[in-house]
Amino acid sequence: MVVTGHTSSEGAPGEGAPGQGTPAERGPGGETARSVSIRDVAAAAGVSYQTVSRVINGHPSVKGSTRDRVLGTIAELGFRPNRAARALAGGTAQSVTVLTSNTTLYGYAAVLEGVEEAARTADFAVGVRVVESAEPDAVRDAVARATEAAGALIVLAFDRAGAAALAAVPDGVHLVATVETPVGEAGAGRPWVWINDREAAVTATRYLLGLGHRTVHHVAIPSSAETGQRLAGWQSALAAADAGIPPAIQAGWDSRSGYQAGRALAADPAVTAVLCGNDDLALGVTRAMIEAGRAVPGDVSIVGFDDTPQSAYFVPALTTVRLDFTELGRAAFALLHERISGRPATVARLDPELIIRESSGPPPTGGA
Amino acid sequence: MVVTGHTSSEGAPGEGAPGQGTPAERGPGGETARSVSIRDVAAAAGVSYQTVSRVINGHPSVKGSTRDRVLGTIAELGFRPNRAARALAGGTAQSVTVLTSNTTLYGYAAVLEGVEEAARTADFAVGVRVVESAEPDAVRDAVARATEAAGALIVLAFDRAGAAALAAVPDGVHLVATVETPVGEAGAGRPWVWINDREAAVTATRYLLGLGHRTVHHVAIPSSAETGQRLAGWQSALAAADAGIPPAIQAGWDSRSGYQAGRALAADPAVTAVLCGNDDLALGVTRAMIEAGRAVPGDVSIVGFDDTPQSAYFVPALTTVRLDFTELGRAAFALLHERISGRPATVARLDPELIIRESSGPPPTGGA
DNA sequence: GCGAAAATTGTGACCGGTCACACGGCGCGA
DNA sequence: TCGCGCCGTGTGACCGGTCACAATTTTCGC
Repeated sequence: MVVTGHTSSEGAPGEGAPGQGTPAERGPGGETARSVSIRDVAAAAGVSYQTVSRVINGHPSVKGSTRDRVLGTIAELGFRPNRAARALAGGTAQSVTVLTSNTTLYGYAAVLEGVEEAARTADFAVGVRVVESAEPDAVRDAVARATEAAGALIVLAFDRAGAAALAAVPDGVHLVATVETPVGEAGAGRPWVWINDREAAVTATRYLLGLGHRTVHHVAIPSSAETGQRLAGWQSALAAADAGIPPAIQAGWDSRSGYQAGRALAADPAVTAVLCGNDDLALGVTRAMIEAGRAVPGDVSIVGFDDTPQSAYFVPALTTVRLDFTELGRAAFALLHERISGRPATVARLDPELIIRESSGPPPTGGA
Repeated sequence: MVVTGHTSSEGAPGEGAPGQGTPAERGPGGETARSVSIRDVAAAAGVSYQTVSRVINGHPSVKGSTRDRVLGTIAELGFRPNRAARALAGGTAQSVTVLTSNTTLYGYAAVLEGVEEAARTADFAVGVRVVESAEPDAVRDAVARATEAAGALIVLAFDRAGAAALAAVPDGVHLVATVETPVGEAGAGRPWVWINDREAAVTATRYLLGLGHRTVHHVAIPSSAETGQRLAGWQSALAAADAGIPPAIQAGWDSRSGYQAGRALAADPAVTAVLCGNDDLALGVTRAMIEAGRAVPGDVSIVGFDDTPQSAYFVPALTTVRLDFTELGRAAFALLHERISGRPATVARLDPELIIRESSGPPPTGGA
């Protein structure tokens, strides 16, 4: 029943055992061997190091027989090119690091997944660095580390910490940001990629209004700015429909925070529809409503945001707005790659989509 | 309503604007400046490059006045040390890459979070590389890329792809694995870190049996071996209690897969208790049960695994086994760091904990 | 069979740091 | 006053690749 850190017994098979052909000298104490370099390979294959370099880079002007011989030697010696050396000499690092305030929340994790996937197919290494907070020290440090680690940066600027980090990135660094809204000051003058959260919120709000609800309440996630885009969209849709605009409840990201908001909302019988800033919040709100004896969607309709993989299996299944964060990540990388390599990329367009499931419906007939 | 890749207008503020003091020459076309090196700083501060190196590394034998002058110049020129050069010259890369088959599933994401956190405080850069499958080509490629990118590796070997990757890591690479079970062949002879899933499964199964259930069914997640440790624990607890051992249902990781398994289970009235390989599966199973008209926990008790942040807010709230994956990630890094730096680390011990909530209870009285 | 173009291969310098070692100046005991 | 050790600093080589260019084959037309 424990997490155990355990070093398998010293001298165990496979650990520090002399490799079959690694040439570099080991210290007498059995230290780790120095890794095989192209010069080692060259010597063993009887060619120059440049030829080895050509072979590993697939350069065309190498005779077939030579190539085969070198390739054989490479396999035999277990040669692996050193990325640091390559980056240093070649100038181009072939790596991105993702700068974010979080790696586990659905949206962030999905963007990261998309970036990794795209980066992998482009043969880029990907790094991750989290910015713990929006405090200047934390931000400065994070940006410094991230920029020294890689040639390029993708900053997830959905929240305060991310936006602060984005603003702190020095010029001359290859950079793409994923932002809430392109007009924010943090994103000024820098290439970005986004999902139109605002429009998505408008759509969701209109949908609820169309169902007959007098108004829609909102439980908001933290944002990168004073008012988030989801909140702004909700407000504007309400205004456009001449519906009352109740105060938004500012929450965090997680279900616990949604639950607390939900308890407050459940106490108010006028609440018949709630738009939540994400699906986790929606889960918490739903639970609070049900605990308070208010049926979902019978008494209260609840709509989420993001369409996490779980939300279709909630009870009731959650009506939500699907946002393709993974694709957003891919797009961010594509844009970055384009700026680094000059090769233009096509960035997919994709629309948020309202997924209507069980948690929403018309307001109660006798209700508000 | 679109994801938009957009390069803010050329010549926009902040993009390629001449830095106030970057010395390196720009091409006439306004290309990006070469970055500032220690030699640039040295020249500007009137010292040798070695002195600059000493300053940035906090070497003690530098006169205070010199240090201040150099530090001033560094700030003025916006110098950032180049990690690649440092790794190349110093031998030690100060970076880990996490090799995993997935980055978004709760367990994996949490381990990654823990690794990142620990690595960050140790001033290590962290990379991520996913292994798409257990196929030899994919594995070989992933391992090759991962090892060339960094000096050290943490392999998440919970599943087939991860275990295959672990087995494929060449000797001489700093490595720690997170494994399902330390006796597996993949982990042989390599340092590892683990959570005792087996015991946790025993505990959960015993708990259900103790509630009065005749037996417990199991919906299994994919595993790194023939039979996973969670499954093995479940089996052994059943055997120890002389309960019948129904065939386990092999599922995937996600709620959809749990839902399918749940439908099958719901059709069998003898099923009164289900232990699920993770919380997502449990969510799907629960939904399937409820759809089939079987109350949870009235007719069927459901227990999950992992304690994801959402599971407390499910309806009904999920009984589950809490596993601290984040701590596991921290432990993995600590162990790795110890092996790299020689400095011994203390690895926390922590126990899986059964969290009893609403989804489990005694079997129906009139039932099986 | 010969010269030139094309195909291959090799050489030297360099990327931006670090290491090992050398060097000048100073305080101090003999 | 001299020699020694220490402090602070500078010099040269090197890490493992890449680039630009030179040198060496081949290939081929005539």
